[in-house]
Amino acid sequence: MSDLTALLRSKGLRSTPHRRAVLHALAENPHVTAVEVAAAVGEQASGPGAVSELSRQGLYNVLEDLRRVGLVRSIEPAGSATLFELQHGDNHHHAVCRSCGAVQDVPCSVGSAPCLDAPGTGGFVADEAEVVWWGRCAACAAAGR
Amino acid sequence: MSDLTALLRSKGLRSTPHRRAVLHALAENPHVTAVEVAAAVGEQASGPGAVSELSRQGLYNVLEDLRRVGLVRSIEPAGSATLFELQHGDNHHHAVCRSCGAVQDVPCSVGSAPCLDAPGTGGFVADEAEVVWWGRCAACAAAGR
DNA sequence: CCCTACATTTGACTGTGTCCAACTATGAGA
DNA sequence: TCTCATAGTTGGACACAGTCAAATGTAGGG
Repeated sequence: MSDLTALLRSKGLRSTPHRRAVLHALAENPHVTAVEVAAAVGEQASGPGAVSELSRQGLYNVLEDLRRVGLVRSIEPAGSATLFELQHGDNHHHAVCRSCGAVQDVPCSVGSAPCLDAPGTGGFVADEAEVVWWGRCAACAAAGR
Repeated sequence: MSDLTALLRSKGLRSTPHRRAVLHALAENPHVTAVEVAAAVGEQASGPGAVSELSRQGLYNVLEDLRRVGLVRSIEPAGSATLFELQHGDNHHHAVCRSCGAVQDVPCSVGSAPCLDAPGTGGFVADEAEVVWWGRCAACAAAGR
C-alpha cells in the first residue's frame, strides 16, 4: 500500500488513482490552478501507473474532498483563479508577484493562527487571518519589470 | 460645479453623470459588487438629476478609471466577486463574515503601508500587505451561526 | 458653436466553476 | 465468491463575472 493510499485512508477517504494522482501533482507543483492540476494529472496518464484523465467535475470533486479533510489548501489571489497547494502543518502566507504572478510561501512570523490580533472592532470574532504580500519576485525585480 | 465634478477634474478625469453617480453610490454603499453598483446607479435614474442606466461595459470602465486615479479601491475576498469601496486616505484592511459575507473595515494597527514587514525570503520586494480576517460578524456570532 | 479626444454602448465571447442526472466501480458483509 | 448499497465518475448544460472590439455619443476647450 503506497504512502498516499495510507494518507487518504487515514482521512477516511477511499484511495483512488485520481486522488493519488492529484496529491502527487500538487507535491510537485505548488500553487497551481485547477486547469494546471488537470494537465499534471494528464501527464501521469502517459507514464507508468497510468491514470486516465479525469473530467472537470471529477477534478473539482477530488480537490474539494482533499480540501475538506485538510490535505489541500486553496488560495484566491485577486485577479487569478483559485490556486491549490498541499496543506502542510504550518500556517504560512503568500507573496504574489504583480509582474509574473508567481506565488511564494512566506512562513508566518507572528505565531500560530490567527497570527494577527483579531480586530476588536464591533464584536467581530475572527478565526483566521490571511495575509498576502504584493510586489515583485526576485527574478522580476532583477529584470526591472 | 459640484464637489464630485471638482474631484474628478482634479484627477484629470472628465466629469460625467455616470462617474458622479458611481461615486455617489459608493459613498452610500461600501463594499459592493459591480452588479450592486449598477443597481444603485439605476436607483438614481428615477430620482432628481436623473442618470440613465449604464451598460455593463460602461460600469467596468468607470470603475477601472476611478480605481486608476485612486478614488476607488477594490478587494476580492475568496469566493466572492470583486467588491468596490471609496478610497480614503487611510490604509485599512477587512474582516469578512463567513456566515453572511458582510465586510467590515479594520483600521491598520501597525502603521502605514506596507503595514507588515516584507518577507525577507528570496529577494521578494513587497510594496503592499493585504490582510483579511475571516470569522463571524457580531450579528452572526450572536445568532450562533 | 464646433471639433476632437474621450466616454459609452452593444453584443459576442472567454474562463472558471457549479448543477444535475445517469452511469460505473468498490469493498464489506452474507 | 456474490451482491448490493455507497462512493466515485462522467458529460452536458448552465451561471456568473469579467473582457474585447467596433460603432456611436458627448464633454468641454478653442
